[in-house]
Amino acid sequence: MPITKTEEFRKADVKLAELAQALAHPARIAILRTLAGWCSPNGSQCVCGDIVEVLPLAQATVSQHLKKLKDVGLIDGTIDGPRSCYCINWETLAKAEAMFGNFIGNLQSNNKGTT
Amino acid sequence: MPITKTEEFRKADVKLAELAQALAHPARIAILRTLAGWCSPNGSQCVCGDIVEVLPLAQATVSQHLKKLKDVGLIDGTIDGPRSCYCINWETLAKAEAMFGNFIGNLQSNNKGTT
DNA sequence: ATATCTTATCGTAAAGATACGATAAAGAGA
DNA sequence: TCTCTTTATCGTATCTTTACGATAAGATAT
Repeated sequence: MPITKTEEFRKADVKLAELAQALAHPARIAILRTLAGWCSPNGSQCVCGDIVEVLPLAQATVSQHLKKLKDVGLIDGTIDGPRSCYCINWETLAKAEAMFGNFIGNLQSNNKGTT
Repeated sequence: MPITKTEEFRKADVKLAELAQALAHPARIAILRTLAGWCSPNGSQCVCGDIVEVLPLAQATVSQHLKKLKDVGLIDGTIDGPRSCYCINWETLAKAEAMFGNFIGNLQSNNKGTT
């Protein structure tokens, strides 16, 4: 028995749901906030294992959360010697904001439009 | 062993994650879209079991999805005789949009602000 | 080469999510 | 009253998520 029937839904709906899923854990929200206050235009290094220190989670768990954010493209990762540095992908983030905003906007205008 | 340590995160982060979780399934996205195009200012009845006909899911499953949306306050339900009618809670939806927008906006301004 | 540090991945355990059939409860209609 | 309709809930199966310890892989330093 199938657990999710994503094939039967609109592509845009699936995409939006995937994005929402990526944000559906406080740790990942916190990771994004941490990265935003860290890796910056001035060239200061992106965080790597420092994220682990900020979160109340084990290193392995944080690594999993980072992977999930990376999989949807919300963050990028680069290797710097023995450590990994992560940065927010501002482009994807802006796209996510637009998607979400458009979705709600359409809900509202569709509603007003009904006769 | 704990599955989620939500107690250890910021309240706002947990709240945003809960909202995202509610949107993290294409069926629930589709439900919101359906409701928006249906229950309207002109007094036309909100949808009830018609949602089941729109979705590729069994009645019991749709009921579960509706419950999840209701639990976070994104929709309201009223009983009309033998059937249940659901409507979007526009207030909560607007709040959700604001929360999400503020979150991303803060990420961006925090980033610019770093020296 | 050896030891050390950092991080991703593996293995595992438990809770949650998703899906459905069956059933119960409650109103409407015969 | 009895039946039919409608929907929520129960029971159940299965996949996913979350979490952690242990380990592997890669770079650096001694």
